[in-house]
Amino acid sequence: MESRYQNIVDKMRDRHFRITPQRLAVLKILLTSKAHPSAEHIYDEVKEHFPTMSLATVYKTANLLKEMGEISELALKDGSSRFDGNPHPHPHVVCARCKAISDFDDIPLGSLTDEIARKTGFMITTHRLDFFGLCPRCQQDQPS
Amino acid sequence: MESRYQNIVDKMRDRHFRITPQRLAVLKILLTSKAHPSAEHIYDEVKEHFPTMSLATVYKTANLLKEMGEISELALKDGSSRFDGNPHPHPHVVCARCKAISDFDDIPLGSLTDEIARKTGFMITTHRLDFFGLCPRCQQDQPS
DNA sequence: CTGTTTGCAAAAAATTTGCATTACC
DNA sequence: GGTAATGCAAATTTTTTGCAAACAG
Repeated sequence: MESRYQNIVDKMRDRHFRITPQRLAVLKILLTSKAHPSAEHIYDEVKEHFPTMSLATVYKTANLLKEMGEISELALKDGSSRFDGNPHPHPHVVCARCKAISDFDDIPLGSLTDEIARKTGFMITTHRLDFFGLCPRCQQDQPS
Repeated sequence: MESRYQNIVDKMRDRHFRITPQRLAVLKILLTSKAHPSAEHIYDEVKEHFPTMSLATVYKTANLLKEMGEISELALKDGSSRFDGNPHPHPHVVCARCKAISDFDDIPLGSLTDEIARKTGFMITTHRLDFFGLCPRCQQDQPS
């Protein structure tokens, strides 16, 4: 059984994208992290072991992986985005205070999607289901 | 039976926010439009009948109404936002090509919300359910 | 009148782009 | 060696902020 990491690297090679250490480092973080990291977070983490890394390369790599359908992006209201190594739609829980984002088990919305496609004429390709609130820690903490 | 418009204006007065023609114009568009307008769109529309209007005032008014809980905001992946005169969570259909956004009847997610709160410890206050795809018109049009 | 709101321009914040240098294949 | 990717800095885009002038209460 091949790892998803290897599988994506193979797809990159197939499409004649070059396999650079920067791309591999970004990919590895995206596949490993459960924190739904921001571009800045990925940048900081890669830079630790790869001092020449630039933020632009993080964005370029993330956009490449997004275009390949291997990761997804989650836009927040403050104008920033978070990345998710799982490209398949699944619900999130987002803390309004500390911005922590957790996964939640997939909830099948297939019949709902069909109904919406039928009623609106849209060709639905994906969806987003996110719950917002306060995480357990932020419920205890004093308001900042 | 009082209109929502009047009700919100009354609430603004109660909180000693000043009732300015700019605020009323922005509010009227938000309550009337079904298009989930951007700040820029609201600005253009108000400016037609109110040439001194500024984009900053649109944002200030929208943020005020959001803080009052009378409207909601929908962040898109391109970093921009769209506003919705309906503050209650309800699903949207978003066209990936022309960015049209349509409402869809509310889908009760109460028991799902409870389950997520129980399993994650989050105190859930709201949610977002959006479907992405191509609207009927963009399915016919040639790719741009 | 008093103090809030407006509207301009500048600032901020996030992301993208241009381009010379680097390095993968 | 040829070409695509990196990394810097500048540009872009969206939204916010500071502040003097305007105006609602």
